[in-house]
Amino acid sequence: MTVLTPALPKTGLAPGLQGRCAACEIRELSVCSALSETELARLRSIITGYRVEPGRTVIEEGGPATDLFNVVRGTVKLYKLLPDGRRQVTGFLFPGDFLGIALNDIYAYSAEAIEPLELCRFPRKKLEALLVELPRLERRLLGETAHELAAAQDQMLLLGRKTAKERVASFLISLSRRAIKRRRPASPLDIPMSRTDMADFLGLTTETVSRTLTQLRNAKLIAPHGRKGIAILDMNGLSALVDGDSPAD
Amino acid sequence: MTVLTPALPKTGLAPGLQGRCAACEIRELSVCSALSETELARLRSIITGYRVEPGRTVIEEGGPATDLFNVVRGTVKLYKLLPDGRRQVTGFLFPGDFLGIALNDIYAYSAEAIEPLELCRFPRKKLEALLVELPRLERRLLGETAHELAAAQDQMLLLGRKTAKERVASFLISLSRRAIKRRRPASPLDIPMSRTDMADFLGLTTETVSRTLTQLRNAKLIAPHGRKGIAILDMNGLSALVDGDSPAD
DNA sequence: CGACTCGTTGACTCTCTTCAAGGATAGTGG
DNA sequence: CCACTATCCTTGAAGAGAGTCAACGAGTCG
Repeated sequence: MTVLTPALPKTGLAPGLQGRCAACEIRELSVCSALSETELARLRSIITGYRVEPGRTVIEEGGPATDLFNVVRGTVKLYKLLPDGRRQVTGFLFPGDFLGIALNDIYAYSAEAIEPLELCRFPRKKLEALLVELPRLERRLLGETAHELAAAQDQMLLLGRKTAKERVASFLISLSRRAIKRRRPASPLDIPMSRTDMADFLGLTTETVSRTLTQLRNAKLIAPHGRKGIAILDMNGLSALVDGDSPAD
Repeated sequence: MTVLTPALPKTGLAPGLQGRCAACEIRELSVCSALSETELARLRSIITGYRVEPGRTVIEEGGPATDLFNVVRGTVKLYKLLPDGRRQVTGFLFPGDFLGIALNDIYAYSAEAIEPLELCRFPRKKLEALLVELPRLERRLLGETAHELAAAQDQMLLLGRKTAKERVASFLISLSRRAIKRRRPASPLDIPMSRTDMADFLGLTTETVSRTLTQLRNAKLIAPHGRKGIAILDMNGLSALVDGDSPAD
């Protein structure tokens, strides 16, 4: 289990991002969209760039919550562990998403890079001090947290009451929706995470996820697309599986 | 399915609570604790009291998010439904807890009174206007939301990865912790919710909940206490069943 | 090339659900 | 005060959906 990745270069911002929020690709997706140019300048002053290799830990459950992050590039999985190793992935983060909101001064979950990751890092103390000056940022942070809460509640419904097929279908639809948000095509979906990650997110096993995807493929609802991609052939059919309608085996 | 309980008296604050936040029993538990006397006066000006009978709906999923509430007395269950009626209870609220944080202008879940309920109601528009003047209140709201998010993540771990016995034990321990917070005894627990509510919260069936409680009783970990109460005979034993259950509360 | 990881598939198992019935408690009305 | 009913809780037996265990193919990397 890797600790706060001290081995990684905390060097500086990614090239093309160095102190240039104005040119930031995901700016309008992120908390930064709440700010004017001048406010952004204040925020920029406390930001450092951060890169994390796939498989490395960004933050660790139980560790001191020293920083908050904005995902600029790559994918992150958030998860919690039971002592015996059982894992629950509580979410996946994509560019524009916010990471590190903590209750006390302790992170409540771990975060690990799935793809090569670029982050904007905000030292927590400095950011909190800045919040006093930037009420719009604080409001946006509240909105971001409320959004995560809503997603968590949807996931509770999924984990508590949906069948395996409904879970997998819900997941694909959710990925599709988030792709659209990031101005990516809704259909040839990138699936950056492993079957294990998907299973740990959906409360299933890798075998069940695999079998269920096969079912959906046989039902002509989806099709493999390249190495790690999935094409959605019938979005209506997929949605029907989730809306609690009578399932077509 | 009841709508915003128009039949109920929106008359005024409960006796002994009429415009008297200073004497409010749950003040130090609630968002109000973030405020000084003078700030509280501002807040009080927008509050109206609200009472709801058991079984009646306070807010409804998909309905316009016009108000926020503070629970003064009683118990609330929050839940989401699937079209075919499957239900997931996403949480229970006790005195001091906050209700109604919404993302858009739409409630993301329903809330129903389990016990006779007393609420402080804040019109959303007015409260938002007030937030500008009361940054400490906004901060507290953010904290409250982050707290709910942490609880939701714990619940995801429970729903996705814990066994029936672990779920029930976790639930009892959680109830016990929250009782302590409200300065109530940790052991003879009040269980205001039905088996159905517990089951819908834990992602189980009433039968499984019942059987599991019987197991715990046979193992001398718990004992029935009065009509709807449960005494925890062996907290360590219970905790051992769920070791790795994160505190959160 | 051989070792490794990852994903898929098959056969069997098991936990929890489903279906069914009985018991306890409270509220109602005669 | 006592049926009578309705609701909730408990218990039992049988069944199903997902898990476990195991094997194999495909891609990857040293």
